Amino acid sequence: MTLSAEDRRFLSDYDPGAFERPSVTVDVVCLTAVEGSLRALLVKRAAPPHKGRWALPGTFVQPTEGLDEAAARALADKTGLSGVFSEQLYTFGAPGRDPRTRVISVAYYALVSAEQMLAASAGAPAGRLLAPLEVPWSGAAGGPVVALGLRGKPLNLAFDHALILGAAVARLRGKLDYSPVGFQLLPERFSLMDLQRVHEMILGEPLKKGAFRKQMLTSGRLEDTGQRESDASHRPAKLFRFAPGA
Amino acid sequence: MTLSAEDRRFLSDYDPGAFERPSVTVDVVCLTAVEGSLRALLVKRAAPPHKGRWALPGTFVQPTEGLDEAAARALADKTGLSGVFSEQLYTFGAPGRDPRTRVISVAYYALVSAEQMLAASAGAPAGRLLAPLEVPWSGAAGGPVVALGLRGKPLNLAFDHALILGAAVARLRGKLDYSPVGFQLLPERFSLMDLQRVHEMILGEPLKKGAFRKQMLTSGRLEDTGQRESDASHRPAKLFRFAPGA
DNA sequence: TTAATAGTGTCTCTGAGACACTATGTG
DNA sequence: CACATAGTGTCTCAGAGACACTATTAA
Repeated sequence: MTLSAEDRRFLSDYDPGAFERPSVTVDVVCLTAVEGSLRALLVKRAAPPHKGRWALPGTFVQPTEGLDEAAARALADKTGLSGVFSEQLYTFGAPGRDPRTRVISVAYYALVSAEQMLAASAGAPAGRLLAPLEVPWSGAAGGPVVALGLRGKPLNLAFDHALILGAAVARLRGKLDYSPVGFQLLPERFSLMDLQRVHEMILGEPLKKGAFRKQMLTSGRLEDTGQRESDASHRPAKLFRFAPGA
Repeated sequence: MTLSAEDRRFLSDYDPGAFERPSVTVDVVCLTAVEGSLRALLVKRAAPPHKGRWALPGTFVQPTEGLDEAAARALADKTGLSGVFSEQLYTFGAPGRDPRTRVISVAYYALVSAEQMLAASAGAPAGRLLAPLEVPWSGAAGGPVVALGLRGKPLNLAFDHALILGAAVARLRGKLDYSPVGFQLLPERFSLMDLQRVHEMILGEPLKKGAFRKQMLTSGRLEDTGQRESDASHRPAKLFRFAPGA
């Protein structure tokens, strides 16, 4: 972007502190599919406000980094994971959503396979939780989502984070059938049943086997690896791979 | 959201100026459909940076207002319009997108009928333009969009605003067939041909009449008003209304 | 009558869904 | 063999699309 001589003169006098400015954070909804349920990574707040409550991992945006970059950093700080699928979700900026001061949060969501997630949690310090989600609405209606604690008890999340979780689930449901988001929650090789279970977790409803297989196989997004399951006590399933060409 | 005693103690000592904070603006893509083309409202920048260039109407977010509210205010300031359909689009925050300082912009798009737009432009001061858009990609691929000036010359927009326009067009195309966005660009009563022309402008490609009519009439989103066109030199078309029930 | 656009009817073809069937591994 | 899950074949039905036809106004 070229600047005029006038622009340069103006900039040399510009005082960025002249207007009151909000704080800007990114918050990341890191989703994974484990043990039959869709789960989100939460961290226990170690400092006020809402100290001790569960919240989405997040961070303040640094002056020299982009938003995507800040989201990746927030995720890496909590999990060590990088190169993960991640996308901007929505920006939450209601005055009063943070009791400290005006905080505008650019929310992201990230999709991680169970393997990656478990590896990252290996020597996990306390204060992190993979909370199963309970979605009290169907379709892409939207609204807050309930995260469950260790004994299945609903958690009272910090800030408006239940709403951000809801936006992530709604987005995921919306993108499921025209975009390859489902594969992001699976390891490189997977069976069609694995894929179906992931879709069912996301949508929160059972799907018909025949129809699902036909859809997936004709979508052109699957590539047969030639391999099969090895540890089954029944007919082993073919293993597929996501075909990036489509 | 309840606060603990510890939170209250913490907040009384909190210094919001301790971290460097970006500026936050909203920019609004105000779209309308006039004379066969999809157009966006642009304003001529009266001050540096990029003084004299065309840009999207925008404003800094005030400490006490929500983001939606700020977007509505930015639009009202430039057009006098209120109560217009408007939705958050995407947040643009690349460092360096504004030469002044770090500026994060929450982009919105708004849809306005030609009538509303022309009424608002009635005693329009100079420095505003309804620029036709030229979309150099098909489908929802995305990328920058070219806005055309008075003699059809491509404009060199300020900041990353060509990219924001592109995001708005991509979103609109994506939502067109599962959401009532098309109606927002039309007056209260309209013919099916009017609606088809709007869809064609948005998609940038011609549609088949038969299929389009069937789709719309079976969608349940149209209500027959019982009225017909009055000023046509041929068979007058039925006038429909958007049925909010669906 | 013609011109011009509104609006309809019909045909075909594809794709979704239901559902029952066959295949192939383990114990 | 039984059992469990993988994977296929077939039928029906609804909807998309192509396209030609009829309808209704003004001039």
